[in-house]
Parts: sequence; C-alpha cells; structure tokens
Amino acid sequence: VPAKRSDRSRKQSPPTTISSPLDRDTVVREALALIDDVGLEAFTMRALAQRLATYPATVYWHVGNRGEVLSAVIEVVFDEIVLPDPDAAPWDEWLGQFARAYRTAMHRHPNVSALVATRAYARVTAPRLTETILSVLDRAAFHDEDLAAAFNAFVGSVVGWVGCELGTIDDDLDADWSANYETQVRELSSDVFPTITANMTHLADQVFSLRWHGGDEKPLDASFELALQMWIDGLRARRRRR
Amino acid sequence: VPAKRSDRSRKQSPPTTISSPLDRDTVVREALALIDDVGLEAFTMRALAQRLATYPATVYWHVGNRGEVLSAVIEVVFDEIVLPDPDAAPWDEWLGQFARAYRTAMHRHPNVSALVATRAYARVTAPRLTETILSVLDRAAFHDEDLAAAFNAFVGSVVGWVGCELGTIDDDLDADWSANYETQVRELSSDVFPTITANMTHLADQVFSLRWHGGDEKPLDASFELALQMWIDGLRARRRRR
DNA sequence: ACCTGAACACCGTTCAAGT
DNA sequence: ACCTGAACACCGTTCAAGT
Repeated sequence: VPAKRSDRSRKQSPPTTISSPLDRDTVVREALALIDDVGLEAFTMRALAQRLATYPATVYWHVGNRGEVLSAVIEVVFDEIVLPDPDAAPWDEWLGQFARAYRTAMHRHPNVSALVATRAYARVTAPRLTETILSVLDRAAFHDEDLAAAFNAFVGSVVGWVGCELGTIDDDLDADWSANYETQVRELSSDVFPTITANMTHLADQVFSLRWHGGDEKPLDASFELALQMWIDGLRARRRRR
Repeated sequence: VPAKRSDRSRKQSPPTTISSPLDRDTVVREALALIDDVGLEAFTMRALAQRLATYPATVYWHVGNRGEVLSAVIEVVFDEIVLPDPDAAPWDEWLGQFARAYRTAMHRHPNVSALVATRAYARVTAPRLTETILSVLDRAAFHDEDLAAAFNAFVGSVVGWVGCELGTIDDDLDADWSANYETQVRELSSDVFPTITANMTHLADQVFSLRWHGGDEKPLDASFELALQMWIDGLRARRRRR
C-alpha cells in the first residue's frame, strides 16, 4: 500500500474482486469507491488503474476522460437518492422529504458533494430528478417563469447548502491546522468581535466560518432542519402572494 | 503566449508591471488575476511564476503553498464585498443587501466562487463578515442555538446558491459539449418527461440541470431574487414562531 | 532576505503494439 | 474488442547554491 497524500482516514473498501474483462460500469463503481476512500484530490486516473489492477491506458479505453468518470460517478450517487412518491404527500412535505433524501445520499459520499455543487457535471445527470421536482412544483401552482425560478431557488439552496456543509478541509494545509484554527477562533478579541465572543459556546466549531471540523465528521443537523423549514416557508409565502 | 488548455476566452488583464523585489501581496493579487483569466484548473504555480516573470521556487518563497495562495485569494475577494451599514436598515433588509453584495463580488470573480462554497478556505477568512452578520441576526432576536442555526441556514444558502449558479462548465469536456447538451435537452421524450417538455420555453438553458451556459455568461437574476425573498420570508416565519 | 537552476516524484493522456 | 508498455508534456514542491 503506497502512502496516501490525504491523512484523513476513511473507510477502506474491501478488496473487491474485479471481473475481467473489465467493463465501464465496474470502472465507474470503483472510481466512486476510490473517491470515497481517498478524496477528490488524490483521485487519480493512475490510482484508479492501480485499484483495478490494470494500466492507465486500459481505463482510458473504457471511459474517455477524467471528466467523464466524475460525471458518471455523480450519476451513480444520484441514483442512490430514494425519491418519495410524488403523489403520496402534499407538495411542501414532499420537498422536505426530497431535501433530506438528497442530503443523506451526499453524506454517504461527502467527497462527491463538492463536485455536484460546483461543477457542471450536475447537468448531465438525472433528468428523472428534475422532472419529478418540477412536477411537484407544478402541482403546487408554480407555473411558467415562476416554475423555473422556484425550481432554481429551491434546488440551488439544497444542493448548495449541503455542498457548504460537506466542504472539505483541505489536505494541503498543515495537519495541525485544525488545532491552530481552534485557538485562533477562541482568542478572537471581544472588542472587535463582541457578538462572536459573547456567543462562543454556540458558535465555536458549529458555524460555517468558525468551525474546524468538516460536515462529514460533524453534521449540522439542526441548522439543516432550520434551513429546510426556511426554504419551504419561503415558498409558501411566495405562493400566497401570487 | 503558450496555448491555454481552457478555450473559454476570458478578459485578459493588461500586462501589469511587477515590482521587484516581489512581495506576498502582489503574488496574491496576480494569483487572483490569473484565476480570473484562465480558471481554477489552469491556475498553476508554474503559470503564476511565469506571470510574475520568476521561477516557481521564488513563488514558494513568498507563499508557502498552493493551498495558501487560494486561501489568500479568497480573502482578497471577500474584502471586495461592500458591507452595508448594520444600523442603517432593519435586519431583513440588511440581509438582503448583504446577499446581493456577496453575489456581485462573486460574479466579478466567478472562478473563485466554487472555491468558497466548496473548500474549507472560507473559514480562514473574514471574521469581520461573520461578526457583522451575527450582530444583525442577534439584533433580530435570534439567540443562542437559534443564532447559530439561523446563521448557518442563511449563509449556507447564499454562499451555496451562488456557488451553484457560477459552477463551471468543465473545460475537460468536449468543446462542442454545449451544443450536444442542448439537443439532448430539447429532445427529451414527452412521455417520460411531461413537465419538462410542457414548460420547455421557460426551462431550457434557464434551470439548474437543464442549462448549457454557466452563471457567469447567463446570470440567473430572477431566480436569485426569488431565492433571496424565500430565505428572508423563511427567517421571518421562524421569528414569529418562537 | 530574496532569487536561480535543477531535480524528484508525480500527473493526464496518447500511441504503437500486442492478443 | 481489449490490454500492454512506453512515452510526452506537464504538474507541485524541494533543495543546494548563488547574490
């Protein structure tokens, strides 16, 4: 086992037996497993080849590109989202169930979350999800440009928020970065930062710009529930107004 | 001028005169300019050195790390955010002004936005922003764990949403990817995707998973305004309830 | 204190060649 | 159709050496 650049230990997948001849699906499946194990930076076409016990060129034969692998990986993760039945619940409840399902899927693959939020790859995937969400909003009487705007507002909030929650602590930075950052936060001057210091117990390591653990290690459950209620209350208010 | 991997043409900065001896601030400033010009993938320590007309090792002497450069770049962009006076407006209006100011700063540096949303770098920066936002929420009677949750809910929504809006179309993919994707979207079957096809005029290239232009080329202004209103209405509802 | 020049251990990707 | 082996043009980072 070669030394890995990332020192955050992740669950090691068992040495899955690789079927030969290789096919595209197992390449993508192992790519996801590798990303789960070592993170996005250390995910390398060469490392993927090694995990598959072949040569890099072989990987390229099955899948054109690093970008295409990542795109395919996102699709796999999206397929893991268990969508509630669109007709089984009122629109607002359904949106809540979807948001929670999306979040738990991403928490299973925290290293993929950044990809979805940040890259265009998200587009290539899953018109199934898009169709379902749009149909629920349509049923909730969001129509035409209001439908588009409501979709963007809600989906962007969910995807973006979870992306922030799971944003990676960078492997490049010092290993003892988190200890440094903790003391830095705790020693903020009460003259310049009165609100932060007055509420330190509720803020330190619990709030976006003042935490030193990632969302995978320390999920922001309460904040997510508030955010979700906020999004849905907001949509309700919008609906009343038109 | 060497061939650039990215073919999306961006505004070229004028050949800024570099003061010698070099100092950390100009390294960071040029790093931001380089990222604006060529994007995050093509932003390279070697390319930065070339832009500064020195050797890579010289860059490393002034700034420890690629990660530290990116962290410092975020800080510069954050400093460009023009914060409204916290006492000049009621809390809900102030939050709206902040969100718009954040978004315009990110639209000036679309390639940086993904960094902020996705990486921990965001943390290192700007307790100034954090303090101000918290003070406004505190004044709005969000206290203790409610203060933390409201902060996370709102800030995560704003930062994450803008990150999604500006998510890059990947340079790795084919140059004619967008044309391909357009026909792919337009030819979706009306049997399987009835809502999408029925609302195609309002959705195509205007909605998160069905667009082929990035938010830098085609900003989602109306959707952002709806989202913003949604967030603030949501916070108002939360306040009424407690 | 700051810069040069070269090196090390990697990358993604391609290509000619094998079976 | 699928794999091997080697190569090309890059990376980030470090180090000994110069001024």
